[in-house]
Amino acid sequence: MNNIICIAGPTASGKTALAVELAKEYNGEVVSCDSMYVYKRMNIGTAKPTIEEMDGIVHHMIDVAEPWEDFSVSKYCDMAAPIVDDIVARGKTAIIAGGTGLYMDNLIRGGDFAAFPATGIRQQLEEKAANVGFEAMLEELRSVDPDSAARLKDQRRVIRALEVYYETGETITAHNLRTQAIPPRYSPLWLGLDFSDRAELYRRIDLRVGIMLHQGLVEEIRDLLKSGIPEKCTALQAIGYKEFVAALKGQCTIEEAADEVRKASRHYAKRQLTWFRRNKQIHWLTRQTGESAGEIINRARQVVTDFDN
RNA sequence: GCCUCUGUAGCUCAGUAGGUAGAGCAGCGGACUGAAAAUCCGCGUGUCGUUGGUUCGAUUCCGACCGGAGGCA
Repeated sequence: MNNIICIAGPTASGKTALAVELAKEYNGEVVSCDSMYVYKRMNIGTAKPTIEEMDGIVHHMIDVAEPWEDFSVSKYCDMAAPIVDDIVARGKTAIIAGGTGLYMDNLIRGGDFAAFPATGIRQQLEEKAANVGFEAMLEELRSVDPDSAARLKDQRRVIRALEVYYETGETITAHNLRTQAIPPRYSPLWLGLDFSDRAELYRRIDLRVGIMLHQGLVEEIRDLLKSGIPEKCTALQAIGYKEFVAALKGQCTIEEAADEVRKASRHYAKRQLTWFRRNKQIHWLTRQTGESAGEIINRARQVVTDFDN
């Protein structure tokens, strides 16, 4: 029996339900791998599983940060890896489920991240970028790390690459090569959820947004703002939050915001699929039109069984 | 019934002083290693409403017809 199972897939594809079913079947605990489930008091808009949905299964990495905190991949891995180790040590199955590909890949791969000391270099680079512009920053990177300069095309990553170099003396290219050479820390069974008809996924997303509103998403956001959370913090950049924050400020109507949320969620689902498609270890459970959730769970069981033999 | 405007990509619309057309959004593909629900890159053929006419050539000009909007009666 493989003791670690990863469940990947886009938003609204049914990861939560599948994780719980497999946990029941294989004596498992769920380790959430979702960059927004970590925040407390953000429940409706993140579609965080409810107590009922968890159905008695232990879930980890949910509600582990305050919404105003700066969370990150490395924090996630630092917290989640010991939990996975512990689950396995207790003879149970760790079911890592979620849609944040960056977090999931790094949790599985292990290895460290380039240093990120609070020396203020990042801030300096950001200020500089605001003054001299993207091209100049790219030129600066080109002079120290031509490989990443040729590869990167957005400012955020160019700044990060420069930061790593100035902080550590090692280029991010060298760092990546070095860390990718070490063998992954886990060898999970990978499952992926997708739909043969993309439109069906989008319909589920649309439906889910409507349900969120019905459940009181706007109230949830109002409470978050009332508690003094700065509206530009990372947590409130989440889809389903930033749009309604704008509506609450009178910049658009609730209906317009809801349309934006549906649109942003579709785009997001697409990006998730792009990320996960690259992972050739994933056993895709592609749901055909008319196929039920139960049938997908049966197919997942089959994959797990085949994998063990 | 008459008059005016209008019909171009899935949607909203540009445009061609006649040489078969292009933006935004949607959609699709991709990147990604300490913000990732973030950030960034790439992809535009469609009976130019239908049908006659003029023309070497019509989506473009003219007529008729069929939709749509408004106005007058």
